[in-house]
Amino acid sequence: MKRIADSTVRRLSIYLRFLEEFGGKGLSTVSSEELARRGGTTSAQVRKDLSFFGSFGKRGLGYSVPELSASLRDILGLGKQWRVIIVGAGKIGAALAQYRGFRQRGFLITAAYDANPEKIGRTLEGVAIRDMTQLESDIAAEPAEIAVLAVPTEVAQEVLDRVARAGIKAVLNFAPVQLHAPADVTVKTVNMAMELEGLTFALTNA
Amino acid sequence: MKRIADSTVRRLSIYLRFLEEFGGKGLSTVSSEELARRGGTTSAQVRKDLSFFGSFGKRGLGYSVPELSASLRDILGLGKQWRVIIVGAGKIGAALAQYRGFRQRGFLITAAYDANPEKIGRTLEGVAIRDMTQLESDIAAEPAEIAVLAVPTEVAQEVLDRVARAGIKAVLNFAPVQLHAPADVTVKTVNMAMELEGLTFALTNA
DNA sequence: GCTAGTTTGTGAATGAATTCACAAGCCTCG
DNA sequence: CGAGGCTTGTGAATTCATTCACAAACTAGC
Repeated sequence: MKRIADSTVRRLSIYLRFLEEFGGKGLSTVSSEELARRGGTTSAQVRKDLSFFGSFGKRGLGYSVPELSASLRDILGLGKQWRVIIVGAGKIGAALAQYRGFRQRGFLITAAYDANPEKIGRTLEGVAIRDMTQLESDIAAEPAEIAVLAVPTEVAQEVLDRVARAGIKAVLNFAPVQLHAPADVTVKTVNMAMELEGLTFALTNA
Repeated sequence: MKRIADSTVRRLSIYLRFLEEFGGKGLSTVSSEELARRGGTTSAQVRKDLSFFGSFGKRGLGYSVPELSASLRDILGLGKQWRVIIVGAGKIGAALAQYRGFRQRGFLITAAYDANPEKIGRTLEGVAIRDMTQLESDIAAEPAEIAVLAVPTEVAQEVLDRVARAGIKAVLNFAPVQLHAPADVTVKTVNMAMELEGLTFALTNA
């Protein structure tokens, strides 16, 4: 399969969100122009993005909202339930655990981990907080596909190495640091500090 | 000034983080090769990125860690203190308020807002939570440069419009929705849902 | 069933970002 | 002080992403 750009996948995600909104309003078709306007891009971009995966529209008419929604969910891999573990039960871990979007999109949080003995045994939104030392044996016993890292920057790389060795192939990292992983492990980093600095750069060079 | 790509600014942010780490370890010079390795890019990319802003290295030797740190801080606009308001005192707002990186980098949280009467008057990491209705008058009385939006998706656009009208030119948005702002207002969105879908896409199309 | 009016899908053209490759400059050592 | 060994800074080449532009395909109205 031809390599798909990250930017394309991110836009698909945006389109899907709008399609779901449109579907909720009972609209049955939508044009690339409409999707582009709401998503802050161009209609040609929308059509090009979709064209990588097939032909979903009807010329002269546009796209069927339910059909395109279903196709995008499929392309993005949202058709199945994904099991997620949260590593780090601090404020960020807690905010994530209660985030509704997780469940809505089919993500199931199966476990949370922390190194602090005071937190172990307590629960995070109904999920028991377990001891970090159990990480490997737990994953072996009850696999998960995705690990969310909400740990201090200093230990993020080490924790990534551990979850990768345990067989997890997808990691969402919240530590503001560039992590290095084997080629078969996908890491996405949500780096607030970087975004903030993008803002101060813009403010400074306005 | 020539337009600088977002990707370049994000990398500068990464380089700065490493320089600070290196500085802490007492290292005095660093090569583009070393920065590239740690930042997951190439040495040519590092040099090109820096070249947009000037000439910071010494041929044959590399870059002075303290000098390049200072230059990058300057370029990124981290030389001054920025005042930040947090709109939305839910879990995400709370996680942000306690985030150490804010203060470390010179960001000062001056106020927090919420629409829920139960939260108003309480404090978030030492910052009083105020009523959303005061937003405009507060900003007029005590300006801030940056607004962080940690509000429900449904009201994010409306809140953005309000802070933009109040004169704020930089917004960090945590609602998983594409926002539309006037050209002179910079909006950066941290969209966890999108990153997660990037992961499931990778898992599905591996 | 024909015409007018839309909107898609996609090669080709353009534009942007990254990588290459090498001259120029600096340091060290003998 | 000159030679050897590095590393930067940067045009040129390449790769990647976006935009253009238009034929093909569909609907609706008559």
